[in-house]
Amino acid sequence: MAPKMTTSSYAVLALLDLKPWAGYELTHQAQRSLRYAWPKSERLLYSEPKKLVELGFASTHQEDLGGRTRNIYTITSAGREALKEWTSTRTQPPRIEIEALLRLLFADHGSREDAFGALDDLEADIGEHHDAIVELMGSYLDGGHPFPDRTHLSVLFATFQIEMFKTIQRWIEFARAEIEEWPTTQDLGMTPRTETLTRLLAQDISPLNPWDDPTPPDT
Amino acid sequence: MAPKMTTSSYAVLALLDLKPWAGYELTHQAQRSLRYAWPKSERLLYSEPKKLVELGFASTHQEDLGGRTRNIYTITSAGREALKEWTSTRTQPPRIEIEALLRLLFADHGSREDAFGALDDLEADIGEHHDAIVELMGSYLDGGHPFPDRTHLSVLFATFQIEMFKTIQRWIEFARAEIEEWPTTQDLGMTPRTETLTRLLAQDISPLNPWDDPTPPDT
DNA sequence: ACACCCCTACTGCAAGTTGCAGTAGAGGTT
DNA sequence: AACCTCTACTGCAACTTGCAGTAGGGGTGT
Repeated sequence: MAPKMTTSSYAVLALLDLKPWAGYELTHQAQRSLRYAWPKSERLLYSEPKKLVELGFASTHQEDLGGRTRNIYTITSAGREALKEWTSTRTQPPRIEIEALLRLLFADHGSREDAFGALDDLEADIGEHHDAIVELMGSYLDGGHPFPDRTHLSVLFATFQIEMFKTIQRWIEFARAEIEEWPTTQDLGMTPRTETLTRLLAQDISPLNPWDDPTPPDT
Repeated sequence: MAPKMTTSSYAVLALLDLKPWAGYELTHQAQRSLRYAWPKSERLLYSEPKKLVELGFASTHQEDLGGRTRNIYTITSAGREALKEWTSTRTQPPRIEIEALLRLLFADHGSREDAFGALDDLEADIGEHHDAIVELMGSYLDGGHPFPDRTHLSVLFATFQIEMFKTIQRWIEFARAEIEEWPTTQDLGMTPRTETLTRLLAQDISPLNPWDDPTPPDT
């Protein structure tokens, strides 16, 4: 049976529309550029272009590169057609996996140190990405964008990343301060402080920025 | 061979530590409570408790419930032991999949309408979750928490969700305003506006809240 | 009384995805 | 010539998902 186009297939196809790529470069470029929106394994990314060839959305030809024969993948007009159709379909809902939050939700099974540990892990992971994006923006200013015409898109995307990372970082500090006040992780329940927070959240007010306008209720 | 404990297995084990559950209730409670930190399919969640039994981390017994014989799963002391060990291990890095962002990154393959469509999709998906959390907090105030002793944890977790949703919502509005100014989606490159944004991001300053302190550089 | 339908509570299976081990050539080192 | 490391992949088992299918309980219609 003919293989199925997944979102990952379209992501690879979109990269192929920028220029022809060799398998290795395509795979690694995909990991670098899509990591924060569509993280996929090296293994999968290697097999996507083959599927595209099978479907007639890409063609392949041999070329000598780095002293070795490599397959170069090029998008076909059918591929460009398929891409165009894809852009107007409904997107899948976002999917966010954060194990550190899972740990926190079950922090009463462990010590306060375990809870702080989960926050530290999250901070380290986010921090790495945060630094990488800031550095990347520095390189764009020095003319380092691999596809200069697409800088406006990369930068809009990077804005999202930075906002997210800053929000998570602020929340980590907030969470640390909250846990600091807990005598233990267990059986605290609805303390006065928790009630205050719950009341704010129920009114859609950020406990971190209570002066912010809530999203306006329908008046 | 003995099955392997995954993060999902521990998540289910942690739920079993709260009380014994029937398969159906366990599965659906897991989907409800973990959706935003560790989203897993119903199918997987159904098979996890069986694995736990096989590993000796849970026991099962028949009981009559709802006019039908159901398996009730209970955590064992070995299960509690395993949970305790899990809490002190390193968490996996976060993984964030947002197809709408992928579309935006390749918005030059489609029209401005397609780009706005992706933003609308994201707004709708996020909005649903946002409203659900706000409503949930309202129910907590009315004493509606299924495990009242754990309210402090749920509320800390909900704070994270609300912060994230508000940040994403703010960014969506920002992105809409930016794209509004684009004559087309393609080949804009490093416009003066994009350069301004890049410069802010390279200094780790939020373009949405430029008056915010950046994370302090090491002085 | 019996058929029919919907809801609850699952199970089986094919297909998508990941991690990891393994392979194989190019180039440098001892 | 042997050895090692780096690049550039491939094969495979195990994990995960979506979807179709099954099966019992309860209510409604005739």
